[in-house]
Amino acid sequence: MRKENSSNTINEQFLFQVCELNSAISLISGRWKSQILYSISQGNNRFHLLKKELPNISDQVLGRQLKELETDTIIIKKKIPNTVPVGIEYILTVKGWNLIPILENLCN
Amino acid sequence: MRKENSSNTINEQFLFQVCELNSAISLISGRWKSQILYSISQGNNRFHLLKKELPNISDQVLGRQLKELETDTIIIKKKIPNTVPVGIEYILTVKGWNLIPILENLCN
DNA sequence: TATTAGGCTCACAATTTTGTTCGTCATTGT
DNA sequence: ACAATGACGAACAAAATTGTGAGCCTAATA
Repeated sequence: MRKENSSNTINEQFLFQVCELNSAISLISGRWKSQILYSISQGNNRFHLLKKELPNISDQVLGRQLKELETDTIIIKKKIPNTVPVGIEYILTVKGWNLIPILENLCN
Repeated sequence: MRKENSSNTINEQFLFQVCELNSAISLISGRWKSQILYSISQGNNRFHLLKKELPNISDQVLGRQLKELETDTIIIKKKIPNTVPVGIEYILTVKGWNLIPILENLCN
C-alpha cells in the first residue's frame, strides 16, 4: 500500500532518521491507536471489550489498528486456551508500556 | 477542506472528547510538525532557517504547517521591525513550550 | 534592468489514511 | 437447521494529508 519511492515516504524516512521522536509519534498517531493502547493498559484487552470502549469503530478498522500495533511490536496477541471460539488477549510489550506514561503526560 | 459530517471527522471529535490525549497528539502529528517545533525551540525561528533544517520541505508545505501550528496556538508570528523584506520570527507560546519536554521524552 | 531575499498563497495532483460492506471459521445453545 | 459468538480479512470507496508548479510583494544590489 505504501509506495516505496513517493516523496511522501522519502520525507517520512528522512524524519525518522533525524530523530526517533518522529518515528515514535508515527507509532501512536493513527486515528484510534492511542486510545486503544490506553484501553488495553486499563484492562480492556479483548476485541469485544475494545469495541465497547470505542462505540463507533468498525470491526475492520479495529482489527487493522491492532494489527499495526502488533507489527510495530507495541502489543502482542495471545490465544486464550480452552475457549471457543478462540479468544485473544492483547498484551502490551515493554515498548508499549513505555508509551503509557507519555500518553498520560499528554493529557495535560 | 474538512467535511463537517464525515464519519472520519465525527470519530475524530469523539476521540477529542474522550480524552485531551487525542487532541494533543493530533496537534503534533503532522508530517513535519514536531521537527519544526523542536527546531524553533532550538532557535531556528525563521522561515529560511527552518528550510535549512528540513532540506526536502517545500515553501508551500512549510508555510502550511506553520500556519496550522499558529492556528492551534502553538506558535505565534512576530514581525521583525526595520527589515526589508519584513522578517518574521516564530515564537513558541506557553502551550508550545509545554510540548517540548514531551517531545524530548518521546526520543527514548 | 534583472536578480535576490524572505515569506508566503493558490490550484491541483499524488499518496495515504479511514471507513464501509460483505464474508469466514468453528462450535455451542435454541 | 440456524443464529450467535469472537476475531478478524478482502475489496473498494470516501476523505484527508502531502507534495508540486507557478506566482506575488518590496526594496536593495549587481
